[in-house]
Amino acid sequence: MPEGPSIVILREEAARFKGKTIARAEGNTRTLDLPSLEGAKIKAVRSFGKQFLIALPNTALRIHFMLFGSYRIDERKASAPRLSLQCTDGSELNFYACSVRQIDADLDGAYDWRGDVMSPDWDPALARKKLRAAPDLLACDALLDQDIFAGVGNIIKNEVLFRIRLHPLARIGDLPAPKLRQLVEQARQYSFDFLEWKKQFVLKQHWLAHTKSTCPRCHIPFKKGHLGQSRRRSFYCERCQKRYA
DNA sequence: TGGAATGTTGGAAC
DNA sequence: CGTTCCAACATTCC
Repeated sequence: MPEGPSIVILREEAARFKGKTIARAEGNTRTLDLPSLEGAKIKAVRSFGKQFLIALPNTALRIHFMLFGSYRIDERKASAPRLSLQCTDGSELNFYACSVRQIDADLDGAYDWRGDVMSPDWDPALARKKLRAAPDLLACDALLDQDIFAGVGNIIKNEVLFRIRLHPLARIGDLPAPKLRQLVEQARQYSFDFLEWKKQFVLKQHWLAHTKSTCPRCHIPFKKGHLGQSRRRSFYCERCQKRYA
């Protein structure tokens, strides 16, 4: 659910809610004044990185699914929704176990879409510039940095590092320019591969590194560790993923 | 079945 | 006051 491509799928599934009017807003969210949403017309359904955005006339709703969040469209789960938006035509958007926030209605002022790996506005040169400004950052932390690669999560991190043969503990400042360029290119490319595979329900079978125990190139055991500042799981091959140090 | 995980926030501690 | 660390949140799967 949580990584950028999954949010793009949600955005596509929810696109038909644009123009609908909220008849009733319910849920156990404590960060929203639900009655004030009733009568509002959905102006747009957008996404930024791992965030799902619903633009309303005077405000916008930001849904972040964290680790456990989920959603249902025109269906309900057994558990209580964090937020349920029921439209005048009977269709509904239901969100569970997620973080909900109301934000500035001017989404284009609030977000810089050049930093979203899934966005048509993605700017690889800007990402390279941000990376060059952080030479001490480790590759595993760089990919998870939402200010550089909004939408990239831990699965994409592990797969990109394996794909470009880069060690998770490689220091950004040590990377040769072509490797830095490849890191930025593949952060986006893998995210789109992820999107297609997820749509076809074949994402997991394409994982080469994430949760794997053996390197498919070298056939030696993967190293595992909670690396970098993020302490997120890394699966990597000491033989074919280089550190450049 | 207990523990860990596709993640982020906010407050304590230093 | 800035930085870092850690608990909290809450669901599913192995």
